[in-house]
Amino acid sequence: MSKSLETGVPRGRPRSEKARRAILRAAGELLESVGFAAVTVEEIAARAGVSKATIYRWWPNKAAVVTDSFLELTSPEIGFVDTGCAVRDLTAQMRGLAHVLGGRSGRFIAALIAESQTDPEVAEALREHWIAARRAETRPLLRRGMERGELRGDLDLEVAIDALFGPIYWRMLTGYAPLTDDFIDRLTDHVMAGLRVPAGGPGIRTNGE
Amino acid sequence: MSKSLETGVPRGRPRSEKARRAILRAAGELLESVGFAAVTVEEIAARAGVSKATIYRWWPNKAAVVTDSFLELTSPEIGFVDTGCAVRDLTAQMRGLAHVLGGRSGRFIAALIAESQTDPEVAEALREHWIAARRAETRPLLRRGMERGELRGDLDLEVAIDALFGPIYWRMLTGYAPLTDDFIDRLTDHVMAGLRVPAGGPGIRTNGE
Amino acid sequence: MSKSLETGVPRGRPRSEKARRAILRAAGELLESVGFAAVTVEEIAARAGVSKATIYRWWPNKAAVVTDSFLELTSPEIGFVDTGCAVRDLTAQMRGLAHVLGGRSGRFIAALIAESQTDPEVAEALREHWIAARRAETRPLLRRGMERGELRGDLDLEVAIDALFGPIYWRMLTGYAPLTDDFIDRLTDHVMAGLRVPAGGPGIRTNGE
Amino acid sequence: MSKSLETGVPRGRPRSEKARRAILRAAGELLESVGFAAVTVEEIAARAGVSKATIYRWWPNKAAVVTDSFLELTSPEIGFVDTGCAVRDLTAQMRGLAHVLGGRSGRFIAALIAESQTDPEVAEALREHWIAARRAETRPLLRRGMERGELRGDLDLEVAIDALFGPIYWRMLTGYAPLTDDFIDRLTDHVMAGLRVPAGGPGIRTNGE
DNA sequence: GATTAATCGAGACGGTACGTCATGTCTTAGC
DNA sequence: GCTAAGACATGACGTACCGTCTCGATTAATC
Repeated sequence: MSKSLETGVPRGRPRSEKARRAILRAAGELLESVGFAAVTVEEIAARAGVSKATIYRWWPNKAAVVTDSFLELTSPEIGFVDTGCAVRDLTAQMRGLAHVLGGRSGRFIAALIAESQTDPEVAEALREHWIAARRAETRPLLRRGMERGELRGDLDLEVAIDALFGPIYWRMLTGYAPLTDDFIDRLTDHVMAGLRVPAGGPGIRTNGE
Repeated sequence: MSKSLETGVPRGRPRSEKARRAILRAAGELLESVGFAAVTVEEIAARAGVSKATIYRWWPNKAAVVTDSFLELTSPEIGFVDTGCAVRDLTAQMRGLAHVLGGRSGRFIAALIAESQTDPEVAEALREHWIAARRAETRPLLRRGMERGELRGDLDLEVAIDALFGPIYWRMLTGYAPLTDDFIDRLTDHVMAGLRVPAGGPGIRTNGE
Repeated sequence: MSKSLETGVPRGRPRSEKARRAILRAAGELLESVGFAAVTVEEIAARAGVSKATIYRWWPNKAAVVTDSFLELTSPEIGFVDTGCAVRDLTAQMRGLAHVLGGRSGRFIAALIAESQTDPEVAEALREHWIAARRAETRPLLRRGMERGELRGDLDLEVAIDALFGPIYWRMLTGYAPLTDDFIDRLTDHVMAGLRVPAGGPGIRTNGE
Repeated sequence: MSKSLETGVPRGRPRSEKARRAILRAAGELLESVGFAAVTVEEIAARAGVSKATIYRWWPNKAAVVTDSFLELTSPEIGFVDTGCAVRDLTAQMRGLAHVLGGRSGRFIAALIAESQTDPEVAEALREHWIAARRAETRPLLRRGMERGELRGDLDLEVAIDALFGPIYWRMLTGYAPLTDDFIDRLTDHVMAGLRVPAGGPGIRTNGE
């Protein structure tokens, strides 16, 4: 998001890496403590011991700094695991996400999603660096499940990911109900098994309840 | 000191209903065209041919006006239908929502969700007047499906609703992928049937494990 | 210099006379104490207990406020007198000016002259409200002197005024030499010896040296 | 630490005379075209194809560069002439000055006078290099006139110079009236009539007193 | 019909943050 | 040791909204 002139040989005084880091750290702290709307470039500059001009030299506006700050601070978070059971692995991943969203990153992401409704660059950054990354972590699990025969062979991976993770983000954003482990478990259960009475084997449930 | 002493009969010039409507309409138009952050009370007043004081006399701040504007303009519910098939009815409802979210109300709701991340009153209004209303429309469908044996008898209604509708909102908010009818159909299919290979039916797992 | 819409009936909250005066007083104090270049709108606002917006609502920029401040504070200053002797009256007026220029108004006027080199509006205000006013005070004295036969009958009033007062301003601006009473006296003497009808009767010096 | 240790042989890359000239030329052009206040070091550097650091290495601030630029470009003195008539010579000199002040140097000098109200160094440079030089050109003319008996023997040279030239600068600075040749002639006439030994022609005061 | 009281429009007010700009200092690499 | 390039801290600029506040003018219901 920050500028880069790509001019072969760099001329002049090089950009201060120290300042850059101080700015991103300050922006992150502020976002966390007061929320996006209340973050101020003036305050970021003050906290980072940096001039406003330096911030505006490298980022076009507040949203860009804050977004960069987020991307900088949230890289390798939710790991893979392979317990041999896709459902268990997916549940673990979903719990992991719910946990992250419940913590400091949650406020961060909620704020960015909010901002992304107005600012296309934030939206793009969010999609590219957060959403795409998370989805990329889930696809292998689903594929593995399909290969092993745990999951339906005709799955649409993207739709499946939406079905599993969409509800989690939705709850975070609306606060309609809490993001408890119990919720995650029920969600996994419902989506994995399906809401419908299984079409499956004749005789199994044909006789009603 | 209170605006209305509740003495039965109001005295003085009554509130201008015309002004009220003009304000809400102007707020709605603005929100739609420029997004929440860019809406200004000054502009609402100008468009509505109304003074700022009149706005602030009746609403505490920008968010309240815009929220009211939304509530005023989104009474028309997405009706029920009962075709006898719960899945079909739910799909219809989901398609209906997707259609609404794709239109002007979509921008409206997205803006309010964004604002609600910061403003608890907007969050509350949104939950109460939009989210609760939508969920209330879905519950009977699910119950009917359970009673008829189309849907699992042990459904957690709230989780089911999240599973069905959460992904739709999530896509709208992130723009990760479009809200097409095809997506709705696949989503319904995946959630209704479940992602997992059914425990039941013979033949499906012919190769054993 | 400040705005005036001249819209017959005034609407809305009337301009705060108190704020206006506080601004002009603050601007004047500042100009006096730190000089034009160091005057800051921010500081004027702070001193006057007024918001910057209020200043910019009524004046287009710093120069305008300071100029207005000057005009406000320097109206009726150097009086007329008629002692019966034009030379004496003019000398008194010149001493008066020299005295004023040596005091707080001197810094003020020097600053405005400086600013007027760049800002045409300041130049105009200065010409209209200071220079024209001063010249208007001198013309009657010169005319009186002409009528009484103390001064040459073919005087060009404007040139005479320039000849008498130009050197005073010039010394103030360059600081080349001090504005003492002695200087004024010598200046009057030198210039008057020419403005005055020559004492020399015919024959007095006709024969040269 | 001092820039030149005076150790006889200078070490390192010598100062670029080309850069120096380019800077002064650029400064002069800028001052002329936009006025002192609008001149920026940044722009000087850009025009001169020079870095800001180079400017600040050799001049303490903007005023110094501009002043130097002026001094560099205004060496060509306004020569003397001796026609045998002091009045004629002085008039020629005054016309010469008026002409100079009406041209590019006029803007230059006006800008420096303006700046000198705030910056003592500019004031000093102006006095030393411009004002003193001009006065030095006039004194011999006045002395010659006194010796020849054209001018009063008791002249105060400094006051006389102020009386002759002060009005010219004053008109230039205020723009109260134009610096025409006609003005110069009338000014000379008015002031000379007093500086000069009265011709005391017969008939002038025919009516006696 | 006059009085009363709350509304309305207009728009000025103190504040706060914005994003821009110029200053004068500094840091680097290259000549 | 000088140079060009350009990043840096500082601090004022002028703008835009915020939410509050006076005004004089409306507008009904009550007297």
